[in-house]
Amino acid sequence: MSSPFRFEVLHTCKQSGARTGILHTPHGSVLTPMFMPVGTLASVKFVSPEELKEMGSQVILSNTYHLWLRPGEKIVEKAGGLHKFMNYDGPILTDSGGFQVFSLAKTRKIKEEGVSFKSHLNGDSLFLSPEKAIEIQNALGADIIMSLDECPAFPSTHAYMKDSVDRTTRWAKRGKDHHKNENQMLFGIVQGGEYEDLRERSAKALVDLDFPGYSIGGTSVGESKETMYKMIDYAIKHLPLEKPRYLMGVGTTDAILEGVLRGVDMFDCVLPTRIARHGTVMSSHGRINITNKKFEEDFTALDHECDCYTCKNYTRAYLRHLVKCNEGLGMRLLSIHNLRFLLKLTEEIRTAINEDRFLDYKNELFEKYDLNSVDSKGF
RNA sequence: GGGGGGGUAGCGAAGUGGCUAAACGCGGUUGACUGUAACUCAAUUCUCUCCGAGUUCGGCGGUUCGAAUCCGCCCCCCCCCA
Repeated sequence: MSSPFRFEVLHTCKQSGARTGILHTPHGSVLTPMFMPVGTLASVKFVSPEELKEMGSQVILSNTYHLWLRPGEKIVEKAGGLHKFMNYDGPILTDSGGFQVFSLAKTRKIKEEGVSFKSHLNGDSLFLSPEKAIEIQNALGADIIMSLDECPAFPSTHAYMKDSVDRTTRWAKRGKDHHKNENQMLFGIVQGGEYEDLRERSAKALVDLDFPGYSIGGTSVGESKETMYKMIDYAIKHLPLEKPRYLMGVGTTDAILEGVLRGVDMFDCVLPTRIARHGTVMSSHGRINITNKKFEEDFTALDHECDCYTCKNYTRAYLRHLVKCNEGLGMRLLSIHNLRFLLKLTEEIRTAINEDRFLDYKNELFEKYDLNSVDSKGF
């Protein structure tokens, strides 16, 4: 009996070397490159699973640390697993909680055995080990799960990063040894910061452990775009072509295009949904803040080139009004738009790759959005 | 008619002689947000400007070196009793 998972590279763009692929999971097959909406607490804020499917979303992310604390993985298990719990029958990916090691850094202590945390909810002392992270994810039941890693701050010294990378590798091995459920695909996470030798060291060590897929972590933590692109280059050239690559936490238009060019298959990011709740719209002409006064009497669609539910039915003036009044519907409609914007982007990327014109497509977008003038911020 | 309370920046509301162009909240404007402690956070919000200057705390007039703060008169609002 072979694994329910299989990744195939479908086409490699003759013009750019970027690739399309298909990843088969027990909950369906998904096309890459793809963008995965983030639903940390088993919910993409303000958007239902049905709506996500309808807009072309293929995989939903959720989070081990957060579900561990609330409602607790046992509850999710009793519910029949994450899919049943959240009423979503498509593929789910859970992050290991490694990012929380970074984002909740004030209250953590990293040791060889694992990470001591203080709960951000009530201050409880918690301990997360690589094995525990796997156990929780086994109970949650996502299709794709992550090794517990350390996501070091940027910048970190070479010496610190080397220790960290080696520990993350040891954690990856421990997690892999502990993982018994073959209906879940466990990824290793490449770290190493901006150091080429450490990215290589990390990637090679993880490849030796033979994971079915590889993540690139430690990006979008304050480094420049150029540095991030180098981090991808340093890592990806040591990863096997036949395995999926997942660039964690990256979700601006320009970075997705650059990542795809470098061979990345999967992206996720809270950015589209978070900035939507705060009034920022990703559009075919760049980011706009819908709360700006200039939209007060703008009765046109958010983005004329968008085919999303929001753009088909609502005006900028109305959306501005909703967001300014703190209406949930406003956050919802902008979230739907921003997600569809990135999902549509990845659809177009796949088409362009399959037609061997990804480079042209990418250049057209960069020109259209004038990304060069705003690349410090990204799109 | 009698008694009481009050009028502070767009709104609400502190402040009761100098450290006050005036706390704080709301509203307004702008910005940030990248494996979500995030319906969050930051800046700005009398006028003109580059430091800086000029007008303010119902109105007018006083006291004082100095007043939103003390005194006098006037205007307006609210509550209670007749």
